[in-house]
Amino acid sequence: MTFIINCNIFTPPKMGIRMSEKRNSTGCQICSFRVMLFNALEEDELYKLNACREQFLIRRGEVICREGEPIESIIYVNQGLIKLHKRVSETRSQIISIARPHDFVGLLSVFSKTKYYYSITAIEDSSVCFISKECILNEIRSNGRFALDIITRMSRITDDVLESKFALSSKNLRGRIAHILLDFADNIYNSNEFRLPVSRREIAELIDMRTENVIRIMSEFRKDRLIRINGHTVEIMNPEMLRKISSAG
Amino acid sequence: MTFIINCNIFTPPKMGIRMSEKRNSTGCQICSFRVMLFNALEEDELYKLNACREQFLIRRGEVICREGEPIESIIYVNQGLIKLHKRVSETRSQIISIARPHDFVGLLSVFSKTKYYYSITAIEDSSVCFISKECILNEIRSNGRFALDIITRMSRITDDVLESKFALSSKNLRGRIAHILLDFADNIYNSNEFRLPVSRREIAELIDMRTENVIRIMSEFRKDRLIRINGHTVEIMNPEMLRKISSAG
DNA sequence: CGCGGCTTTGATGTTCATCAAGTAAAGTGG
DNA sequence: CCACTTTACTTGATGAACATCAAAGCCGCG
Repeated sequence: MTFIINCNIFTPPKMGIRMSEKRNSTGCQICSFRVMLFNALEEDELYKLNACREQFLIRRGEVICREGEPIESIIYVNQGLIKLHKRVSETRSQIISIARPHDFVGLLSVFSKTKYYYSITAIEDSSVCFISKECILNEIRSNGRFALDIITRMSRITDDVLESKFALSSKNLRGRIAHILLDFADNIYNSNEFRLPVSRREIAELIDMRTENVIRIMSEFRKDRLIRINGHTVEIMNPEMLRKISSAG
Repeated sequence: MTFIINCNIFTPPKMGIRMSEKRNSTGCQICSFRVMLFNALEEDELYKLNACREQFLIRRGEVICREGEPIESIIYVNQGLIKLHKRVSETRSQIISIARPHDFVGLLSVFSKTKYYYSITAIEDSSVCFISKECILNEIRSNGRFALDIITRMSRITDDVLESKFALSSKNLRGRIAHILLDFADNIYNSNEFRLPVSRREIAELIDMRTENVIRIMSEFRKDRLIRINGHTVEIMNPEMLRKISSAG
């Protein structure tokens, strides 16, 4: 394994530290994700890329960047989970999306914006690479295949985000909860039993409903024996039924 | 003027004709929009691009392509208005977005999808160019500046769509109507008086509400002397108040 | 221990979708 | 061109879905 972070090096979260630790992993050339990542790049180009990259460990709860700060890099998620969120009023936030390993954060904004319009926070201990904007721009200009890679990836991200938002907006509350639970199980944890990385309130912010209703409906699902809940641990007992509820929504 | 369609050549809409007329305008090299469009291309490259381009006139109501059809081109809107829409059930559709002059349609999907997941229909008499996918791909591969142009444009489109969807989803119905009216006035017609190019029902599909409520709220606005309505003609009388309602939403 | 944040449940109110029914406008066929 | 049909528009009444408010238990943390 090339990634140090795959070992159990995390210490318990400690607040107040803005950016946990800078790590030098062994580099992009032998990054285990390389095949999904920059396969258009030759050895020497990867070497260049590696030079404008910084890897960090971020602890759960730490803010990676804030709304309004300049975008200087794109962020590649190696490990963990990261939320993109935005204040919409004094008392309320919205979660725009949750990024997981292999995702780029900021890929959509970096070329058209100079400032983030969302904040970025780790919701699990995470490992990320910052890759400088300039570096990416240069590479796009000089390497057509790389450009096409980036474009394809942007395109997929957009489609995913839009489709999931459209799907959600047409569902009722029960459908949304069913959808999000299945999403965690199927796409993030690949298991019917997992620890919810987010609070009830954050779920509400993610799928546009109120905390109370998240709780209410999850309790309903528990009573109906569709799921088991123990604090933040969730086990999906009847995925078929949840799927029905989600698509009926 | 380089564009034939700027003259009044449109005949009244006639249903049943799938694709109105093919037109050879004078070409990309002297297209009046060139400056906004492909300014990364040299003369000879524009010449190539021009060769894989077809220009069409589309009449109001005509379907340009349907959900599920293969994506073979991107569509550039020269003139008119075009809606991207999707069936969500037997009886209901959603409008994903409305494209206007200078917009590319399909730019977001062409690189990650092989089929359209939406249909495209003209809501005003329009002039569009189809530019073949292969042509664009080749150009991206061989011209880094062009690639960057495309990327920047994709990025802007995405941001716009996402931001407007987010804005809408957090507004109440009055806020949404106010928002969409201002959008037409400010961003499409640049005038406080305009002819709504869409039916009440289409407005509903665009901002996710019911036809009856679109009507009800527009009538409210009329009674409150915020707008004047005469059929499809709308005049915004009190834009400041509408802006308040939109952002309060 | 006590404070603040997260969770939970119940009661209440608002917003909005749905249903129904009628009018106006626009397309269609004789 | 007129009668007919369909589609768009409009208003009111009703009910369901969901937000909001209130109150209390729980838990971690200083």
